Amino acid sequence: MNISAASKAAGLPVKTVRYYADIGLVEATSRTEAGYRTYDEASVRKLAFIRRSRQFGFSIEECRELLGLYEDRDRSSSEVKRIAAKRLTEIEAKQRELQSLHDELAHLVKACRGDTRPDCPIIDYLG
Amino acid sequence: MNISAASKAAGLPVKTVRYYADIGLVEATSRTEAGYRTYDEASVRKLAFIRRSRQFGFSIEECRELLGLYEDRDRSSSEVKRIAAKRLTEIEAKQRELQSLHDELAHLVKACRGDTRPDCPIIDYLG
DNA sequence: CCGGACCTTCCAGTTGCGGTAAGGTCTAGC
DNA sequence: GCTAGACCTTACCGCAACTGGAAGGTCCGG
Repeated sequence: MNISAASKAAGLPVKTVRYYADIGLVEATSRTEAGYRTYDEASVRKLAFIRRSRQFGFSIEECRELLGLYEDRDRSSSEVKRIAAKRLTEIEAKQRELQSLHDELAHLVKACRGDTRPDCPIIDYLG
Repeated sequence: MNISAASKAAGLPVKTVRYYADIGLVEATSRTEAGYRTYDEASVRKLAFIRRSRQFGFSIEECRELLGLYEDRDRSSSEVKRIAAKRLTEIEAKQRELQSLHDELAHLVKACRGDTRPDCPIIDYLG
């Protein structure tokens, strides 16, 4: 499979697949004589694994760890759970942050008349 | 006021104050003969305005617009409201995204025993 | 007059790619 | 056999919004 076939199969842009190879996350299975990257099914599975991990917001380095665990038949699920739980607390922290931003901003937007006059509670709050 | 006094008064790192000057967001009020930036109260107020705007997640370019409106005695509050409402919908979109990520990930983390065995619903889901 | 705490500019690095250029390769059709 | 165009390669720039660090100038207390 050349890189464009692999990228389609994994659901990632070609550029991203090449980038992942460059940083040693998922290397090409081999190269043709002309230097073209080739990918097999196993590599495509790894790429798709990374894609799904990234959708959860795991960083590239976390994806690297997760991929290592994915490939490790002797893994402890506690390792996986630790990484996922960490991400979960990050998400929850972000949710709390967004919630308070949302409440404040929604309040201000609601209080602003939004007409041609300059009076504005949003500006008042920021200034 | 030199830059460190201004940065303390505005609640921003010196580096950031310098950066804002570089990009023409809030320039120093003047320079000493030696080339040191000096800030007056009005500039510090602008810096603090930017700091609070940034806390709401407004981009630098949005902050530039908001600062322009802050400074404009003839502004229409509708302009301010438009920018804030846009940010609000972004926040809401992000909240929905995080909510679904949270629900999925929380479910998986809960289902993972987190012991020394390799069986793991999180890995199963990603793989 | 000296040490240290300021200040200056400029350059590099961060994250995770996307865009684009310059050039090699492969393949279908004539 | 040749050519057009669709691939592929590496390499470098750019993004957002800074942060850190190097090299060098300035200012102030003792």
